[in-house]
Amino acid sequence: MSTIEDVAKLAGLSRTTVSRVINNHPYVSEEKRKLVMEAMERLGYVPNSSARSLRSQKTELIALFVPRIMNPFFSQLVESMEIAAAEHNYQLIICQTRYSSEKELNYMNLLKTKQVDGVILASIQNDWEVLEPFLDYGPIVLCNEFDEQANVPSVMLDQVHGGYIATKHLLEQGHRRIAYCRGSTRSNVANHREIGFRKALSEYGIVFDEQYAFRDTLHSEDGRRVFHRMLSLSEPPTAVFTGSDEVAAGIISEAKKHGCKVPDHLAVVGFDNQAITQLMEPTITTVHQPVEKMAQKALEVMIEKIHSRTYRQREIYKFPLKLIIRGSTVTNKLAKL
Amino acid sequence: MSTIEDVAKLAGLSRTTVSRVINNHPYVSEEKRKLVMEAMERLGYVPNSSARSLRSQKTELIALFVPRIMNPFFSQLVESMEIAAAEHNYQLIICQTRYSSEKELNYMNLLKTKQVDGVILASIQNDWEVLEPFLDYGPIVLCNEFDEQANVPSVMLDQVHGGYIATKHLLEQGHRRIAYCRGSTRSNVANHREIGFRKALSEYGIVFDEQYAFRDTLHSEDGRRVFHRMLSLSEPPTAVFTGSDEVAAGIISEAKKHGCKVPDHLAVVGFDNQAITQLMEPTITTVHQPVEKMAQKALEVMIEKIHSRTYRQREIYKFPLKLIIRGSTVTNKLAKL
DNA sequence: TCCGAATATGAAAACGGTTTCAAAAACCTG
DNA sequence: CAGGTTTTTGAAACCGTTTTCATATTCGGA
Repeated sequence: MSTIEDVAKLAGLSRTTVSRVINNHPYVSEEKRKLVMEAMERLGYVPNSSARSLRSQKTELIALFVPRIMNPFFSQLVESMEIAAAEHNYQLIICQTRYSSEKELNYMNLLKTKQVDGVILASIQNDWEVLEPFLDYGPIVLCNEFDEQANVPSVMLDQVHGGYIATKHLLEQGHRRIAYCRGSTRSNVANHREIGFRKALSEYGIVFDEQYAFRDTLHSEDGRRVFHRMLSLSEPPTAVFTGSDEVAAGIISEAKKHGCKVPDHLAVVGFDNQAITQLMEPTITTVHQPVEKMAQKALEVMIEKIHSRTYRQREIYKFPLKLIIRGSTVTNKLAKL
Repeated sequence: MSTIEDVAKLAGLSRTTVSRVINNHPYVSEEKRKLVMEAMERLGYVPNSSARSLRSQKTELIALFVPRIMNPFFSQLVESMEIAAAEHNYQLIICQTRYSSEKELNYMNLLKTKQVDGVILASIQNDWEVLEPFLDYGPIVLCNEFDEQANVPSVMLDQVHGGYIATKHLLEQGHRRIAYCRGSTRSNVANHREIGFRKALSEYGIVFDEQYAFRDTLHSEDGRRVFHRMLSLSEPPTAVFTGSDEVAAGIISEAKKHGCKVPDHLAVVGFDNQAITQLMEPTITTVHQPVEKMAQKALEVMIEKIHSRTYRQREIYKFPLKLIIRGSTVTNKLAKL
């Protein structure tokens, strides 16, 4: 394992000059540059990144916090973020909080120990006042998830609008008893969708009915459970808005199993526009989220913060959501394609 | 940002003693240990990990190579691996090769630059002779994917058996014209499954028919395409074995759309036992892979290699696969549950 | 009581780079 | 050609730990 010293010796130059060549600094004569390049080549030299990080105080590593990767929405986010990071010569460290505030807090130490240059939170499990002090050690950027108190950049989607257009679509189809499945209780994303949901209802003069609200629905199994609980109501809903395509798929699957026709007996709207929406029969009406754009933006903002070294600044970058109408809400054959 | 020096000064001791306390070394009196702990507490001291890595020559980071995260099989692998890593106080760096040999080679430099302690390959895009030289810089462990030439530990699944039991099941259901969809052309996992597929066929005296073979099928869209190509054959197959549940789902979705009944007109076997197998109608017969166990084992082996510092040793750890029979191959109502 | 072993502590070297600072050489400009 | 600027180079400091080595103290057994 050769060091910069070995290269310097072989080239008959100083460490400094070798370092200059490595880092493309100006003021190195073409002649010496060549000597250095040759020596590096001959020795198969590669700079040690720990040594680099120690001196230059940067690791080129960014930590990405997600609740769990298996959730297709977060898979997509991680995938997009990794690609964006690679393009900027950063590596991504994955941190699964598994919805646990302790795990999140524990991973936060990556920032304290300077193991990463910054943290991107796509999920928040602690109150902001708990997270805020970590800003002493490096930048935090929120991506998708957000917090009203947070004095940091947030790259997010217009979830209020998302909840609104999905619900309005159901209302326009004539539905009046609409159930609502939301995700994690403490998620602000889910909160905003609920605001949009309520807004649409109120425009139609409908009051939010608590018996139609289901919380902490995350997987297809939750969807199946919700279907049965809906069925057991004295006045079952004729439509349901869900916080994820998986939950929607679970509901549809269970509905079909019990002879309940979708969308005729029960219309279903998903969220995320995952692959499954095109595979289910009927295909699932859903809300498309520009995950890739959001990930790219979050990464850009993060890099900017790393360089500018100003971490405590609230900034909002918001992207729009789009309703995609498919078979689970309309019988129109054309829409099914 | 306080350093170990600050702690030492505040405690009235040397850096050495503080370091001993941090690393739980013996030969520190209880009295001094307390002094150090107090000083660390007071200053909110956390050791700098770059400095640590530089001196101790270990980063506690492991790179995991996958083609892409969105593929549910790899999502699951990453998720399990991250959990296993966290339990051993390691962090995971995600590297998506996107089926590109250059990207893979590029990421391999993480080992050279000592940015990671080891590399786990769940996907291989280069010939082994290209990868082998990197063993000079650290351990490589193969996980799921493998290479006949590789002189390193491989944690894998019995893919030959997987292909065999899935195909045998179709044969037992009376099918004789069985199509075969495999994944990436250069994948040995796919190769082994094909061996198992052929073995089952030959036991029934059937010769492998190239017109029934479809290569590089990865997504549900590929499945849809395959369905149409199968349909256009003079003697369409009555069953199809696929290398992934997504492809199976794509075939089933397209079949249903065109009035082709599954399993009556076409039986379909998937692979991976992903969530979608329970959501499709019919549910999908598939092969369950013990991904979590495999990930845990791979990580354990990796850590063992990091410590033992012997990297060039071929070792095979093989886990069994299990066929799960569902509605896409049998009409029996019971099996559908 | 004496001596070797175990315990306890610190000074200094080492890890492998980058950055600062100083100085030498080359280049202008009037 | 004097004097200033730009280009080129290297010595040494520095980043913040861990490790090595030396030394001092305490302990246990003969």
